[in-house]
Amino acid sequence: MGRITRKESHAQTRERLVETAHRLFLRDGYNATSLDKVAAEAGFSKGAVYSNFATKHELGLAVLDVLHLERAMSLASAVVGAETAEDRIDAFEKWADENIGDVGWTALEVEFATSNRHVAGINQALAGRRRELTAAIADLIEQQAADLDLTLPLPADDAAVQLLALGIGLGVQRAFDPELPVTSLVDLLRSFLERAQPTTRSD
Amino acid sequence: MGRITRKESHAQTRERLVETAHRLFLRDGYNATSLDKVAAEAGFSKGAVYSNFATKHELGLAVLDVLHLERAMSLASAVVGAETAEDRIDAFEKWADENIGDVGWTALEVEFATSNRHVAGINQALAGRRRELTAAIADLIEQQAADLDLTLPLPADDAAVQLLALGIGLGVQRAFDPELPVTSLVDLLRSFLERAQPTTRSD
DNA sequence: GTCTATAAATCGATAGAC
DNA sequence: GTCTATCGATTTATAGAC
Repeated sequence: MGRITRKESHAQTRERLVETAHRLFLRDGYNATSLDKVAAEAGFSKGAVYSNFATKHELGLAVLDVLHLERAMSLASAVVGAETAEDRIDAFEKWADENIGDVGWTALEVEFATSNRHVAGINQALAGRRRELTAAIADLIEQQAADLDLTLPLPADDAAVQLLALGIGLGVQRAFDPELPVTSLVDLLRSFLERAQPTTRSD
Repeated sequence: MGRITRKESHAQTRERLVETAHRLFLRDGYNATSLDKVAAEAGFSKGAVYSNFATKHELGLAVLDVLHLERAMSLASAVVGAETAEDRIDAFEKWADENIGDVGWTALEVEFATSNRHVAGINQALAGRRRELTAAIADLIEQQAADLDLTLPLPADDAAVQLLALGIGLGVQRAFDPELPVTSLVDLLRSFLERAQPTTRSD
């Protein structure tokens, strides 16, 4: 029972490969990182990679899932603990300043998406992840609006699309021009709040 | 005098190579298109390519310049001829609907930028083009605002950054999920107008 | 200035040993 | 399940003929 089964060992190798690919893809890019480098850096050989992933694209998608989870957790933890709307915006500004462009995950996601946009099957996988991400952001927005008793000037879904697209656009441009500030992301959020109406509640 | 000089012939082949690369890059992507294909499709051999461009990146940058020029001209021609603010927004909506994502030049630009974000020298070239593009959009915004006697709720530079980043973000996502609408681009523009103040002029 | 031929290197993926 | 060895295909870039 206490011993490490074959399945557990397999899962450990897989996790370690994903971690290494995650680091190398962020550092050097997806196209510039070969599976040989990933395997060697993780302490395995290329055969171990193909034992866990059918193609390089599969490994790439697994890394994207990790990135999405990281983002969702860091954003959620950044917003909690703030009371007023201004405090939440400040928290969001701090998160955006530390996360958009600097780390480079936006560039990685976009490099993967655009480089493989004509590869069969990849489109659907990316489209599904995009919708999940947009829905999660919309949920967060609705939750925040309800918490602050505010009625937003536009549907939460539309607000989520705008915020995500603006974040992607900024992250992409900051990947090669870090001087571009991320303040416009906060400006957009603030414009939502300025045009929001207070909600009258029955309780 | 009337004959074709060597310099003119050289310029012709260069132009033809850029045109072909422009088409193939848009169709198949930058990384997936080899210089061999470009040369063959243009009716030349690979030697002609390297006689006109030192590296593949140089050809890529030349194509980006064509894309930028196309965008600027099509957007400018779409906005002229409209009188009221609403007409201009309608014209912009029509332009955005036809240009963002469908053609795929956003995906191409972003693929090139992210794939070569760690290549020495490319960053500066891309950063320069980004600033030129942002400045051109800001000029267009200022011109439109002055024409309509409006004072925008934010500096034209900031508005340009927001519009460009939102357009990039939408174009990237539409490259693999065409169901995503581009209406948020018009929504953002409309929100600028709604918060704009009429300008009192002295003449 | 363009073409042909080839160099030189890399990478994704596979086959068989262990 | 992982490793070693290798295939096969492709690529950028170069060298020399014309």
